[in-house]
Amino acid sequence: MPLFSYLPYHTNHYYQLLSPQILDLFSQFNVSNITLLLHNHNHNQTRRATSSHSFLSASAPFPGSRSMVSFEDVEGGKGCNRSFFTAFDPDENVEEVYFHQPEKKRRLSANQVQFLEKSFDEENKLEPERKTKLAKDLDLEPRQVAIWFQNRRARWKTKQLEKDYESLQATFDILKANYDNLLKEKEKLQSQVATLTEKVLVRGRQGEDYKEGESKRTGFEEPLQKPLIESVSEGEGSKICVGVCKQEENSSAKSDILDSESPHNHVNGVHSTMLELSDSSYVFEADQTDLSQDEEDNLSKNLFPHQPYMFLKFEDVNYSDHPGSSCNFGFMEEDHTLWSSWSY
DNA sequence: TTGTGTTTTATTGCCTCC
DNA sequence: GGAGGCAATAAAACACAA
Repeated sequence: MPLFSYLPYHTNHYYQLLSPQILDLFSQFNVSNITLLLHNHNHNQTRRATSSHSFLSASAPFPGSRSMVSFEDVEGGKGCNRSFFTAFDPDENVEEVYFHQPEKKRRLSANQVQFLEKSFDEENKLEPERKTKLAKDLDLEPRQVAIWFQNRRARWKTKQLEKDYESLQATFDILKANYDNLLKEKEKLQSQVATLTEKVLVRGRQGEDYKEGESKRTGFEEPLQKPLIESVSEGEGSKICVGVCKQEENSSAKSDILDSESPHNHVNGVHSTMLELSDSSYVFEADQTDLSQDEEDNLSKNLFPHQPYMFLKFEDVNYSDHPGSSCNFGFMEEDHTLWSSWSY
């Protein structure tokens, strides 16, 4: 009954084996009852042998039934730190002491690595036939080739994960920048809305005073003829869009203003065409093809102050990407109430 | 030379497939 | 149950600064 039927090929176990405690343990037994079986070869069966001893007779590195450890230095290294252990030859019933040197882990040569890399590039999985051939060509154990491919796949996976992470990070950065820009734009527009609202209220109050004064003076009530909004302060480098909209009599501004999906917008009863002022600005020009002569006359007469038109300026509103699409000039849906407040 | 961090080679345990 | 893959890990080999 073997005390140790298997000790794995692992340097750490060599150290354990050679420790004084282990040797003491040996001395406590009749050495002839100990069969020490170690198998030092880079072979897959080594680890499988943990539960199977069949490999011992079949693939022992030395002839005969003697079980022993080969601590051959693959580098042909000089002897140092020599260590020993005992083994039992069941045939000769002789205990022997072997002096050996732990095998050093050797690195593959540059040529071997280059060859393996090339093979890995072709196919990162290793079929048995290819493994055998590579091992033969490179003078390696098939197990070593398999391990090299396994470790190489692990490295490749790590690199791939890093690449994926960098790619996702770049995408995130772009999206974040876009989001921040939109946020700033929104704040700017909100500020403009506030300014416009304030001006509307002021003009509304002035209009009331004006109407009161006129009715006192003439005895008639006339509609307010001054432009409701003439200008809005322009920031540096801002892009300006001027809208000229005819105020149709008895019409009230609706929230569907400028809602047409065509560049030809029907603005308060007047068909308008968007003229590109710059790459990002448009002006509404009356599309007179749909107008009667009277309407054209009215339009030409009533373009400027004291006529029922509104001049609107919008800053930093870039619709160049969607020139023909529905456009509310920066006002959110809920802001359409503002338009209603401009009718008079 | 030595300490320390990184890379490479190899082991181990677990899992899946046939 | 054997073969092979993978993740985690150990340990040797290597690189490099102090």
